[in-house]
Amino acid sequence: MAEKANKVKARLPRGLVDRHPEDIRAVDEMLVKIRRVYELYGFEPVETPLIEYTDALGKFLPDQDRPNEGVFSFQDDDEQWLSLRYDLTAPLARYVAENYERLPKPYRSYRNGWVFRNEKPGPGRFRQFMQFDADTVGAPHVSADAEMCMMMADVLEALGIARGDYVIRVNNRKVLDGVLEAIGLGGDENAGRRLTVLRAIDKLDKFGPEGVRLLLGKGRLDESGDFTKGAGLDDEAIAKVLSYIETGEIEDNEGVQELREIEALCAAAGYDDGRVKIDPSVVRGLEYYTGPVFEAELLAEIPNEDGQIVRFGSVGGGGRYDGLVSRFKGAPIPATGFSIGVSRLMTALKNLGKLQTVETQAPVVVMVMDKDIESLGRYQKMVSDLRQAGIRAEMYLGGAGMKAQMKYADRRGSPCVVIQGGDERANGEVQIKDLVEGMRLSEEITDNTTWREARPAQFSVAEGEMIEAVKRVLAAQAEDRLA
RNA sequence: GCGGUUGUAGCUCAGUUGGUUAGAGCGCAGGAUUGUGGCUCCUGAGGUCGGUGGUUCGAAUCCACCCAACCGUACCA
Repeated sequence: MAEKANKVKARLPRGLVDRHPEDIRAVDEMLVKIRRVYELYGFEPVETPLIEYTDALGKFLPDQDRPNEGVFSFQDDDEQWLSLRYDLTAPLARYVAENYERLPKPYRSYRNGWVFRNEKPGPGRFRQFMQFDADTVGAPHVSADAEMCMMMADVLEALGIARGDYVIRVNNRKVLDGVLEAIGLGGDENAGRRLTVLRAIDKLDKFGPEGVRLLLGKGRLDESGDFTKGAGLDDEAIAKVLSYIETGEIEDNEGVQELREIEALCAAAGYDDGRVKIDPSVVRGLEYYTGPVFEAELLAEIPNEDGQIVRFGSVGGGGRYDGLVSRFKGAPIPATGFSIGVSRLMTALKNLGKLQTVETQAPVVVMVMDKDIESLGRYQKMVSDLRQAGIRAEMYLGGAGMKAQMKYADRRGSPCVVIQGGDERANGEVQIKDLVEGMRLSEEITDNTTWREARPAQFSVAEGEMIEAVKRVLAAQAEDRLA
């Protein structure tokens, strides 16, 4: 035993969570459903490791040989920098580039896994979370992008989100670039201000048009008194940007043309019923997107843990990244894909009450009445027989007496327990106690002696009939649950 | 990163102008009941008062710094 003073404090690092049985089972169910949709669309699974060379992720600080903050990094024994992946797209680009000759083109793949971000955590934002991505590499035409949007809609519906409770919003970076050029922010020298403007546009659903106006101009003071510096545009430029994000109107260019094609393709497949919608305020990702970008947003009113209705926002998104694979290869390789935030989506489904909580039958507990090795062997045999019959079962493995064993079974949520002490053994019988029924009967009994002696919901069967008897109890309980 | 609020038992919280040994409810463990989960009663375990340093005869209480959580904001590949 550790001395009190030397005791190690048990603590979970911030921004990380332990996952409990219900969550694990629920997420597994979600993954199955998402996978089914991707498979249906013809995508193939692939898996890459959690660790990549930092330069493959493209995350070095400018003018430094140290990786960017925001990524968890460490040095190998040959001094090379390694990092935990922060998304699933950069590793895919590395994989495709490395195996380019072997893969069919276009290469269509999906994968899910943990990604890591070394940032300040917040509500619903963790330093480790799960994404589930699908990508098409080697498809230059927007039909690949349109397919992504439609597939994203199908995934949300497969997860039980009703049509109308979500929307896939689509925009095009080329359109935004056109707007920026129109207000004189073209060229490399304006890269910084372009970002500020894009960020401001991205805030439309959060702060509304007035908030965006402030951010495009001098800046905005938030509720805590903190000031956010704006883009410093003049009134004319601000008016142009606001007019664009409110009406979506802009002079024709390549981006507008592409959006029209996506719209037509989605309409042809019937997805123009509100599932997929063009939205000029979608910005998404600032670095590598080169064309269409899309975002899956939940529209349903979702209560949080405190019962307040909150705007949940984006649960997934993606877009075209024509430059990402090319980074590894000389030739340009067009690609598009999207990513679902599984952890976030699970929280939303949970709060919506739409999370399929898989009813897992708790194990039948075989009690240990006698602790000699021969008796233990008999209990072990009973457990084994139950398992052979496909019934979840376990022998009590703790050191406590019968009372505690009953409590244990109760707390586990066991449907019933199997009891065989000396008397039952002598008669070749076992006692089976239905814990659910017993609990119900207990409400009518206030006197403890009666409660103990009446042995409610408990019956005796011959050893050979144990399995059948347990099955009958389980069946009766299942029927009750449905009623 | 910036601004604000909050840190006392596993949980929810009391704790007097700074004053003996820091409390309650719930939960947990044991017993009443050597073989029966509930109810009731009894008993018990569990605390670096978020941390460190300072002021003081004396600090959970006052001061400084740090850490963490929450809210807003920034950033978010």
